Amino acid sequence: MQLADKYSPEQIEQKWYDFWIAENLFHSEPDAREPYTIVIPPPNVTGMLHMGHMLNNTLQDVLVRRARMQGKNACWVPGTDHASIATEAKVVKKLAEQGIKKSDLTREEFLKHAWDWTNEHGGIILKQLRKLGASCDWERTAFTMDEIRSKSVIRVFCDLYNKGLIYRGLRMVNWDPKAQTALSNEEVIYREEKSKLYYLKYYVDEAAGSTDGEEEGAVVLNATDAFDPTVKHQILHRDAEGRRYAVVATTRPETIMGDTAMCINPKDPKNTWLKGKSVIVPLVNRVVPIIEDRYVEIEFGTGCLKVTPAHDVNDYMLGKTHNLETIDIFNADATISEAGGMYVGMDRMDVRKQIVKDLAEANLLEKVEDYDNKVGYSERNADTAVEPRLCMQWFLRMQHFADIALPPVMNDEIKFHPAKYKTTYNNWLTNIQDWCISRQLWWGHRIPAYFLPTAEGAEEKFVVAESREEALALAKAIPGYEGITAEELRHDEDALDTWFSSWLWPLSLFNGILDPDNKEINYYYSTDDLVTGPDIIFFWIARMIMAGYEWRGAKPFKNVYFTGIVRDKLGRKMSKQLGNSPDPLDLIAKYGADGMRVAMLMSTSAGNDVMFDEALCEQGRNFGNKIWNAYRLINMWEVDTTLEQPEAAKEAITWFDEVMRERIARINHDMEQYRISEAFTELYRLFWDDFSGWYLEMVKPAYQCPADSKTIERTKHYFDQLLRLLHPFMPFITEEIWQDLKPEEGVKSIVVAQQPQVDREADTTILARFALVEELITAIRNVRKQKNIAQKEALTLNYIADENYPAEFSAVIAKMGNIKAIEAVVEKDATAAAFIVKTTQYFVPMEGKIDKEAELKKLGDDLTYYEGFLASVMKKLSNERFISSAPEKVVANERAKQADAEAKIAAIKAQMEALK
RNA sequence: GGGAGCAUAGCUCAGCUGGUUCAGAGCAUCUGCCUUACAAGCAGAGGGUCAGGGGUUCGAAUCCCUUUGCUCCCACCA
Repeated sequence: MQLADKYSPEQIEQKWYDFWIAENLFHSEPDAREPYTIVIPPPNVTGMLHMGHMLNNTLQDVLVRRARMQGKNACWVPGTDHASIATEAKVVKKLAEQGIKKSDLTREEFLKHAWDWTNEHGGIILKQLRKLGASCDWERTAFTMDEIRSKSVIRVFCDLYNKGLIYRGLRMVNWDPKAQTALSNEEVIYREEKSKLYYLKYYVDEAAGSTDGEEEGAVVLNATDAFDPTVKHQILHRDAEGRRYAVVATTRPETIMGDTAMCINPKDPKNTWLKGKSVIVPLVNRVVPIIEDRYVEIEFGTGCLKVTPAHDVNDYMLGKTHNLETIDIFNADATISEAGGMYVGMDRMDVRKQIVKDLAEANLLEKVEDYDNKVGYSERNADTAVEPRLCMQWFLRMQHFADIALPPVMNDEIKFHPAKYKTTYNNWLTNIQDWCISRQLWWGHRIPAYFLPTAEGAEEKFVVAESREEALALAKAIPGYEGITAEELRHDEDALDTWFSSWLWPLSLFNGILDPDNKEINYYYSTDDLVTGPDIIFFWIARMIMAGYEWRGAKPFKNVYFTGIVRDKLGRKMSKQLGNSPDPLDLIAKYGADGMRVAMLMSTSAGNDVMFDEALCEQGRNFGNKIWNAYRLINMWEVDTTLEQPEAAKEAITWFDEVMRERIARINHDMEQYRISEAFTELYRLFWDDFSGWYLEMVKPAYQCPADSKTIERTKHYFDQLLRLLHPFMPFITEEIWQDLKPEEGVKSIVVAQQPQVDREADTTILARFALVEELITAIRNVRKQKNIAQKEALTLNYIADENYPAEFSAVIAKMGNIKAIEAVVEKDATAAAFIVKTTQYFVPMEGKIDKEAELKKLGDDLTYYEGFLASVMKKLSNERFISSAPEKVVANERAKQADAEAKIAAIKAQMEALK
């Protein structure tokens, strides 16, 4: 075949991907082989491929392809996630653009829109993955909201409810007033913000001018006095009429309608006079008690805290401890509710502005300070501040799950790569909180709870069942509800948290929830490797481990490989706003999928971020080109079967056999340790430097000369092996060449070819001897360069024989150095360019081209270095404690270094002698 | 506030159980080559006080302490 001199990925990638699909090479069915399974971290169904996906899926594909080539039954299951909040937000936004409000639609109408959207945009991301070469078993493509996965979720919910692990409770949740949904703590992003701290006056509920509770020496501040919060004695305030008041600092004056107490620290000397009293909430005029709790920071503000149990998480805890009333003053959209009594219907932010004015007017505002505050925002609606809100929610008790999920990670039954994330995992699981699993969304799995009609104000009654029919049966069994009809059951409106389906992924993909003893789950589960980011350890990884043990009694995966975040070369996170995120498909078009994959592989080690630079793609493309051209070279060799195998080729093969043994072992070792980047780098250098740079040059026949069949055969064998090693990393180019090389009858694709095996350990003596050859060749090249001698001008090489002269490679030395004669000599040649490799002295006759002074200087420098080196070795060896405590091997090694250095020094001195 | 991690060449990073000439690789830079596989290439070269300080050890980039700088996670002082 005639090959172009540049490799063009675009022409071949689609062809081979289509071929792999047509030949069904990625499809897996249970059989007698050992399974190797990966489940994909499901991308959002309507998402687009970004650089993070490239990294993550490149790594998974490397693992899967390699396993497949190791004779395992490899199965990589793809799928997508319904991503309830993100997808619903997108649909709401799209509808809004068409002038449709979600609140105007019925649930069914909205879901129709959502499904239309999903069907239209869904799965694009999976198609994009094919461009990368991902060898997923597409026949198994799943969706978290398809039938099996949906039923699994509902079944699991009912199971947990029946086990008593699910409960319903009023909880302070992070409320997104725009999406009108509860968010988990993990979905709230805190941002530093410039805001104000408002100091409000809370008058004491008593007769004017009272001194009740004041100590001797109390500092009385008037409204105009400066206030120092660090004062260690009592402080109280009086207005012009002599009425006493306390000052409360707050960032949220609009919540005072919900105040049901004021709290002080019992140890706060400033505020002891307030103990046991009541105060009047400004403007609202409600009398609330002063409670004492050590939660209050004495140093903050005035040491007085207003307590609003309905609208602050900490206040809620205080309210529970001190049995306070809870007044919820907000509607779901964060406007003031009837219960607020004032500003009803106004938005919280508008109320803040207004109430500050009103407070000032009523002379109830002491002062306003600038304040740096952290405000929680919704991960999905970046401009929407989260409102703490009390809601009836569904919760999953987590202690049980923490107990079953912690040990297997800590004792390495499930291995984390890198292991440092075990600590993170441990921290979370040992301080676990119950999981709020309900979301006020429509797009998702609807909670299978059905409420029974109850009298106004009575406690709610509900049943949990997989279907309305079953729910009805359960309801009828409740005394007083015998005659209930299906229509009277009110299905819970809320959907489940997306992660409540994701945590089942390794189980539900093989239908292990609905049909726990089926052939597939029994075969593929536990899966082998999970590749994902450390940011979802809690959301996903921990919970999959919990689910795996809960429903199957076995780990969901054996290894977790953590990827880092893909950043730009300046170290910034890639984001749409910054516009620093290249489109991966553009990069693939420009550099080829293999080039793209190499870029990802070159720059990542487990758990570390990737500083992405387009130059890496270029490097990847260049490597593809290098492979291509190496193949072009051997492809154009003519065979002459009558030809004897040249000596140089024999020697090269002797050496390269050992190189392959050593490198393959190293690559295998790296891969076993999940050092994927290192394994690839190893391979890169093996191909580029050792194979192309040295081996091919050593066996290459002269221009337009034929080659002998033994050498060609062996070279093609190496090439085949290298392609197999490279295939998991660079699937397309390796297939293209492999198909042309056709090294193995009956194997239709390199995809299913076997990885090379190592028959024995490499002979390190041969490798060490050849290292001397490389050094010698380099030295000869340096002589040429220094003396300006062209490569094609043949030279003579003389040497003084000793045990470090690699005589067994003399043909290679002659060929690589373009040496016409190699001769052992006894006399030094003062007119020759001289150098030393290890201890062997070499001379290249130069006939007067020698600069004696320069040579002497160079030798002198070398002498100084080696004498210093010898001195440091001798220092060690003369240290008795070193001799007695260091292992024998190390001491022996120092002795060897001593001998080498002495020989080297002798050689240098001899050469200097010869020059003079 | 709690926890974890990082700091090695201009850049991105290896350096695994402390010990081989251990101070490395790739990229970038510089020099010389358009040598018939490859200029997307070849042959060479320069470049680091292993963040600072202290300790343990016969021996430290590696282990311990400490200072400095950076990153991430968790918590969320109104």
